[in-house]
Amino acid sequence: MSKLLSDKIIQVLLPLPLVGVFDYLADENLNLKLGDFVTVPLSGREIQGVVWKLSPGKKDVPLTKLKYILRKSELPTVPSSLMDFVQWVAGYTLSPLGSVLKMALSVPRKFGKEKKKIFYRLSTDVNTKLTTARKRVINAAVSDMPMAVRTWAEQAIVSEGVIRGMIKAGQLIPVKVSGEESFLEPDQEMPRATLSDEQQIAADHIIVKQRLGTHQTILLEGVTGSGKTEVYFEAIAEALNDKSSQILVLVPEISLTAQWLDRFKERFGAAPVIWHSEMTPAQRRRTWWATIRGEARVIVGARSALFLPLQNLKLVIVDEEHSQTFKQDEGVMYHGRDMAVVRAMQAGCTIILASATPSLETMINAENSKYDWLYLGERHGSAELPQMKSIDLRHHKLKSGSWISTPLQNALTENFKNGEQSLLYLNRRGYAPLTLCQSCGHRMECPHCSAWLVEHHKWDRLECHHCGFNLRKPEGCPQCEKKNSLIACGPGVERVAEEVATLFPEARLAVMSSDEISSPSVLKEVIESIERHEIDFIIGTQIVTKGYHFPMLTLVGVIDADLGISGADPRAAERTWQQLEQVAGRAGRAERAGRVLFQTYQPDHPVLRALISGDKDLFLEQEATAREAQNLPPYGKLASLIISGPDKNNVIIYCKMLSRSAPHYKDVKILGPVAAPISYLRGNYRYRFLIKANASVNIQNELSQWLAQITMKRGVRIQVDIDPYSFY
DNA sequence: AGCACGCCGACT
DNA sequence: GTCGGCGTGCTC
Repeated sequence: MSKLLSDKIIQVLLPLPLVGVFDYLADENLNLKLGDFVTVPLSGREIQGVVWKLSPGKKDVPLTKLKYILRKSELPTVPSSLMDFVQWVAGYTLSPLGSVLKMALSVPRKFGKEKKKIFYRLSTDVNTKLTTARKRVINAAVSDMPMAVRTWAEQAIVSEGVIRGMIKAGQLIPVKVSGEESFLEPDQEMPRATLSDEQQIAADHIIVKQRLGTHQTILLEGVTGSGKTEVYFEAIAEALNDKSSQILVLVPEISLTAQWLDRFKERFGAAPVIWHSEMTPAQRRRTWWATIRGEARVIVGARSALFLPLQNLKLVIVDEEHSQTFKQDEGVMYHGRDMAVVRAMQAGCTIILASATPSLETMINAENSKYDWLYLGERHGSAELPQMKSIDLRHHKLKSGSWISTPLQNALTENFKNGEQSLLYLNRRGYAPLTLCQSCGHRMECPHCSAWLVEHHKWDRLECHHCGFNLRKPEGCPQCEKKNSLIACGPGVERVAEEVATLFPEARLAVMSSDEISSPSVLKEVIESIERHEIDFIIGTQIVTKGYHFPMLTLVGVIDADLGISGADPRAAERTWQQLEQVAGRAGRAERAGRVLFQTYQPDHPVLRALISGDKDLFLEQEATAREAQNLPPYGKLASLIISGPDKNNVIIYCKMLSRSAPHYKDVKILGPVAAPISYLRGNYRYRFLIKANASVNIQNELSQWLAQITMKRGVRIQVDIDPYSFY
């Protein structure tokens, strides 16, 4: 092919971790538009990309290098709002544009053409006498939605033969459907639960705001059990009134939201469309198509759902907005909540941030009137907020090998006698966090990380929680070879469960940790058995802080309220407070009053004082003051630079190089390099810089200028994390 | 991310 | 003498 003057040079973005956008020649006849999917040659292979600009890029690529776009795909074009969003996220996180695009395309790459399928819907006149099997099929119908033969058979629990018979008899009418089976439409007119006055006022306020049709952020703060969900369901109902609207709900972990999905179904008569990274390719395809065609009305998903090709976004909800799981700290390191605000801003729609324990960032934005602030202070129905108390472990000393103090034990006994449920919270998986040789003091450590190996009785192994390395617990000490000298130090949930089992041999226990809860179905089972009151004691990690509702749960015991309160993380205190407040909120959610006991060595710590007095405002004020004084987020900006590699010397040399070329900007402080708290991880040595800047500084600009001067070095990796949330 | 090019160990 | 290990570098 000769390169004709009539051929245009355009930019195609490829879903690869390449920094730039590539120029290609385009045949005029292709009639390319922005956002078109195209197939292009790239170093001998063919690859799908997206038409990003209809003009050549800045860098003048020699004409000889340019290749032709091979073909245009039949896929619908990428909505321009998604292109804008991808561009924005790449710029903000300093990630290669192609890496961000990849998140948006993880699905359609292998789409090819939509397959035409024949589905069947119920005929309007099937009044003739029917067999029982055929009646079941009629009853399985969901309005007049067409379904595949197999789906009909599954829904009605009949054989496919029955279905085929009905097709023959004209009772089922064939419908040509392009591509995937559609989703049920949620119905906003369904009867809904009556809202309390407080809820109604909040819902009305949101709806008024929605009707303005402009972008705004609303913080919906409500104590645990106050019914935030019902309030934002009303906002969803309002948005659904626009028949082409789409609504995005972000949740921290979709696999843990079965109860939420049930409530949604009850309110809207249909399940929402779900999106998360563990779905099968077929499920993803179905959701992606339903989204780009605008058929998916309400999409509930993990943070990655932000990158779905939404056509007409009218409302965004971020549930549990304080949750740190919204921050991705690998690859493109973005914060789902913050990016959700951007997505809503670009779409010009309302976004609701909901939480019982909002993040300080959000609180301050609300205080400064950047966000609207709605507050629900009453628990729904007759439930009252639980009584909270500290148990000072300096006075109530723990016996060796025991983690439950006498006052807590007494409370558990009393509760058990009353036939009520108790929850013990310890955010630590496994049996014991440290295994130590009594004889020589050797600690069992991970060979690939600077971290202790955690003993897990369940698997009968010692495991590294950072890289997954594990081994059988050795008979003797690997260092001094003394037999039976290895002892478990400290508690994990398994060990606390063991102690409870010893104290209450006749009680029924459930351990809730990611080790036990291997799948949503297991979780559902456990939750249901708790609801049926087949469990007396729940011993759980973080998992139990999610919004479960157990009416018979009246006592929460926190085994170690001090855990995670200190450390390099500027948000440590805030996070501890949020977790403890959330776990405390599990107590007494129905008629029965709840109480919460915190075991602690520092009952005067602001976090505990805030929990017990219930004066979280004072605590957050103190936190805010401290952050402001240190110019930490949200007052100042923070970024972290992790330099890592398998050769410690190379890493250090590289760090020195970076240090030498570090710019001396006004209002920017570069701290480091220092060995990262986990200085060795998965076989890599790690050093860290922290960049602190005033709020007015464009930290991305300054960072990229700095890093542009440095040539990459083999075997050394450099990761930029804007607004870091993890500090290991 | 692929894939090719490119220099050093165990095999037909 | 070759096959092949994955280190480094490029892709419009």
